[in-house]
Amino acid sequence: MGEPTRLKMIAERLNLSESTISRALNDYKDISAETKTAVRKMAEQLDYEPNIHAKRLASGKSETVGYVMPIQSNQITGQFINELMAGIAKALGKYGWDLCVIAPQTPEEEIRIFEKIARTRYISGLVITRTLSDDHRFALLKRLGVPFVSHGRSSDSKESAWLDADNELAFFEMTTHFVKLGHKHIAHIGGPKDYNFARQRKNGWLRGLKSSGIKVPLNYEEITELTFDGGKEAMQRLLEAEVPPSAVCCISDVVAIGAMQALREKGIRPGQEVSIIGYDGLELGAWLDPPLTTMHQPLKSAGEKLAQMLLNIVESGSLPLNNQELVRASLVRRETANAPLSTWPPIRKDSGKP
Amino acid sequence: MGEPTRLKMIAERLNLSESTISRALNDYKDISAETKTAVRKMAEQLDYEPNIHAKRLASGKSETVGYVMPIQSNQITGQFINELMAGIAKALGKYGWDLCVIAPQTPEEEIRIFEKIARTRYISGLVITRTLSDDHRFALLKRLGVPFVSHGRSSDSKESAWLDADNELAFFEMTTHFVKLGHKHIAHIGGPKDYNFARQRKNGWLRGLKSSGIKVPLNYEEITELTFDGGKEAMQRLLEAEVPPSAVCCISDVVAIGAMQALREKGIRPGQEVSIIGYDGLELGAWLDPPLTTMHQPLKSAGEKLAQMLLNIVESGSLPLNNQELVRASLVRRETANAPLSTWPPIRKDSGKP
DNA sequence: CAAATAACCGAAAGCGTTTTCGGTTGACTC
DNA sequence: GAGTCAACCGAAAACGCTTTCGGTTATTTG
Repeated sequence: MGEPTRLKMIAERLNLSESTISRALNDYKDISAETKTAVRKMAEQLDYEPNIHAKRLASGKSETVGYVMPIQSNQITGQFINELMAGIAKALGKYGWDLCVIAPQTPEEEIRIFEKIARTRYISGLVITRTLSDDHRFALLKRLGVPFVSHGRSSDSKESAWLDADNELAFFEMTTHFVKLGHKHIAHIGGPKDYNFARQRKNGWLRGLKSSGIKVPLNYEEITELTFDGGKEAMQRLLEAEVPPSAVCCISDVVAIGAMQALREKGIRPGQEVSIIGYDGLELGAWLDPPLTTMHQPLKSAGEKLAQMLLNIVESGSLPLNNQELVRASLVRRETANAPLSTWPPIRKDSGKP
Repeated sequence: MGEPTRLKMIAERLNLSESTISRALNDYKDISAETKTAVRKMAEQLDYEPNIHAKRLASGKSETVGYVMPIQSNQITGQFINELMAGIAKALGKYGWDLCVIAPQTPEEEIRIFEKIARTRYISGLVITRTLSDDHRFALLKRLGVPFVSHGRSSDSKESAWLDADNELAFFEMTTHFVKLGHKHIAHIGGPKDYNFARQRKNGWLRGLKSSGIKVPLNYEEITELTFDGGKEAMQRLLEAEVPPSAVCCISDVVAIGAMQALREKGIRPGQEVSIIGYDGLELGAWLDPPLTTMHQPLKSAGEKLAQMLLNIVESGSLPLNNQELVRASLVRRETANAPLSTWPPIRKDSGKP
């Protein structure tokens, strides 16, 4: 209650000048060890917290990072964003930095906000997510000179800082997992090529097939929107193939859930005739019948890493391209990925050759 | 690019003093209309943005509201939080205010953070969600004198500001919806009494039964954790009732999904033998088979309203208790709530009387 | 032992606003 | 025509910190 502690009070209590207190607390090297400890002790005792506005004004640093919310969070991107934000906020908090939410309503507004940030510098750096394969934000932020880190890569991210799942590896492992279970007819439901991760995941699937010496027909690759309906329709098309697949690598859990629905509607049992693996590790996948096997990447620690990267860049002058990291996703074994049935796919004389 | 515009530059351009510019921009009444327009025009022209740190230091206002993230977002609270935050950020942005994320890791840390906020005042006000029936945060924040608004009520929220769904009404309407469809055996899967909304929803169900002259056995009320498994187990218990229900009002979508699973495992079809309505309006409910009927409340506009309330209180000195609002949830008709079958519940001579 | 060098601290000038307090005009009263 | 009162504006003091620049001691150096 009452007046908060100020630098001045500590100075008076210790018979020192304000500037000495300031430098002591900021660990300047021209302050003796004894006074430093004395100052720190007194500051602790008086519950001192620096006035951030004064601090930021005087130092010219804002100590604030902005998180750009995806413009239309149409997907169940929900939990994803929350955990990431919690991780970022946690890591920043250790350094007294703040995390501010930026919620542009339109792409145009997003650009205006970025320009304003560049002009005013009231945000030290940005975290962006939901990156596209060809994402204009990378070039824009680079041009504006706004420090940023992204969750996810892009065609423009060669020199920028990012943290991303190793999508290629994940889908390689997903595919070889199917192979180990005995599958030979392994399809892929992918996403629009606009999304960088869509391309990477497709490549992982292809490499998995190749390294196992498996060949599949061209129409084993489906491309769809990242929605329930998209997955459902893609699966319907896959089932019309001459030799329908016995295993499907789905680009996301939501798509996988749609695919499962398509199977059920044809009387085909997910995890029996046709095995399915999704991606995202959504909790709700466990609530399905049968529970969806998927791949999961740690999100909260990802947030913390992103924050650390941004701090490196803004504070320590670390180069963005020295802050790039690939994280490995792990398989979450539930019940939709099993060995193939001997009765599926329906055998014909020309099976398996594209 | 280059130096940002300062008050000083505008003053020089117009041959006025800095203080005049400041007051002109802040619409002081001792500035003539002509100079005001001249100043505004020049400010616009020079892309002037006030230095928020200087502004906040000088004015002693921080113009920042904090959003307290739920400590453990164990549920699919995901989309919920995101939309709310986006709404808050949007509304605050109009006034130049910021939204800061506060992510305490433990309840103890939450208290420490609140105390720090009270001490330093670097956060003008807080938004809290996931309120409990008996939530210590209300008393704490009131005692600390930190302005706040909550999404959801509590036993302590008589005099505080809040926005909440009319849970009672929603479950009343849910129940009478079942009645209109012809149901007489309407059960309720509720949540722990710690949650205020759990009590309200239960009361709505009871009122719905009463106003329709329907009596149900005592064991038609189940209490469970707000999880998939909780819903599943509760439904299993309901099915063991002497006369199993033909309709179930579920406290949340997640619980409803668990209940559906319990039905399927017994060979009972959701929406046929037993109708189900959930609550939350989760998108994923539409992906189920059959799609879950539920109730939905607008979230983004809720965020905007919460922000507006906080602004009222902090800026205009509006009393918290004058900022309370109940919003009505609406039914999302999907496929799990239909007329009862004549073959269900299995008729016995002592049916329907508790 | 003078001179150079650390080591340590205080003074003071900012940082860019807001806001109070006078002061200067001109118009208006009686 | 002296006094009153608006209407408008400038001066200047905050707000609480950072950071540079000297200056004073104590310590080392040649």
